[in-house]
Amino acid sequence: MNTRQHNCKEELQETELRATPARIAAMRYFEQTDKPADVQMLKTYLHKQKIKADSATVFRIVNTFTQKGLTKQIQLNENKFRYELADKIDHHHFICDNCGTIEDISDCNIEAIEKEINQKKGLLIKRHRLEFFGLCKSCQR
Amino acid sequence: MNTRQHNCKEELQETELRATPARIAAMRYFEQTDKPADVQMLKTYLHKQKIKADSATVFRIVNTFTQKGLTKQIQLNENKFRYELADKIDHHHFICDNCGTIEDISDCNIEAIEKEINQKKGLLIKRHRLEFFGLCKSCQR
DNA sequence: TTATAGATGCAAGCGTATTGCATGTAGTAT
DNA sequence: ATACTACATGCAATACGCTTGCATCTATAA
Ligand SMILES: [Mn+2]
Ligand SMILES: [Mn+2]
Ligand SMILES: [Zn+2]
Ligand SMILES: [Zn+2]
Repeated sequence: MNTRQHNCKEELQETELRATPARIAAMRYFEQTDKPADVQMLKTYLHKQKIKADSATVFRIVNTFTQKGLTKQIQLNENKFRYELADKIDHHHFICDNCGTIEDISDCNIEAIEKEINQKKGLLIKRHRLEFFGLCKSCQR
Repeated sequence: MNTRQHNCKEELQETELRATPARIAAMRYFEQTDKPADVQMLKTYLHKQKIKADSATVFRIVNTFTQKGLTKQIQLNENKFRYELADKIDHHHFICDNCGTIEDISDCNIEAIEKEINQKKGLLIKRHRLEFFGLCKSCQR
């Protein structure tokens, strides 16, 4: 058992979730990448790790993780959800129209905008979602 | 034929789309509200207008409208798409966690953020999506 | 009025996501 | 180490959003 896996197991136990092979591997997947994964991607990864999890199980895993606050569910203009670790600092995504690559975007000062909206309209803003679309560096050539 | 309907018909003809009853009524729907509609809502509205359009037809209508630039497709963290008029000035949405009401949000200075991202990361940003979630004025009580 | 490109209805089908139930297993008590 | 039990999983059925093929219908223009 490597360190990373050990960390994953601990993290699961802290949330009162049983550390099953599929869940441990799923956690490891999320910790190894900054690309939000959909259920199919996660299932494929598990399969490569010799863990044959049913799609229903993978859906249950991401729903449970999200409900426990381990991951968060995001939407990138597709008819499916993606998931990524929730413990990252608040950030957004850039998606390339051409190659589909996803890049994290941090340090957007949305709080200022939210404060302004609250003052103008009286809305209590708790969360936001912001995505950018366009061409990545290599696809601009 | 009232003025509004007449406008809708003209708008359709300008885009080389045939002005069928379902399309005219759909245009009228979009012009009468600022709440983004999903296919089911649109279908229900048409039905109330004595126009019984099949779901497939409504899906085709919103796809065609969007393709012709009359409407735009948006996603509000649901596993379905919504549609609204495209000719409004660029704006975003606030969705109440409690009652689901949707409010338009304008005058967000995202361009400044986009310019900063372009300079820092070299990404060419063409569009963005921004939604806020929280509690509307009446649900805060 | 007729001809025809295009729109619709219907049914089949696809992909994502959920759920009920029987079985399997992680965590715990013995 | 063993047995127990609550929880997790596999499997199949199901729901739902959305698309598509094809026959039929119709808005538009000749
Ligand atoms: Mn990310
Ligand atoms: Mn709007
Ligand atoms: Zn690219
Ligand atoms: Zn509300």
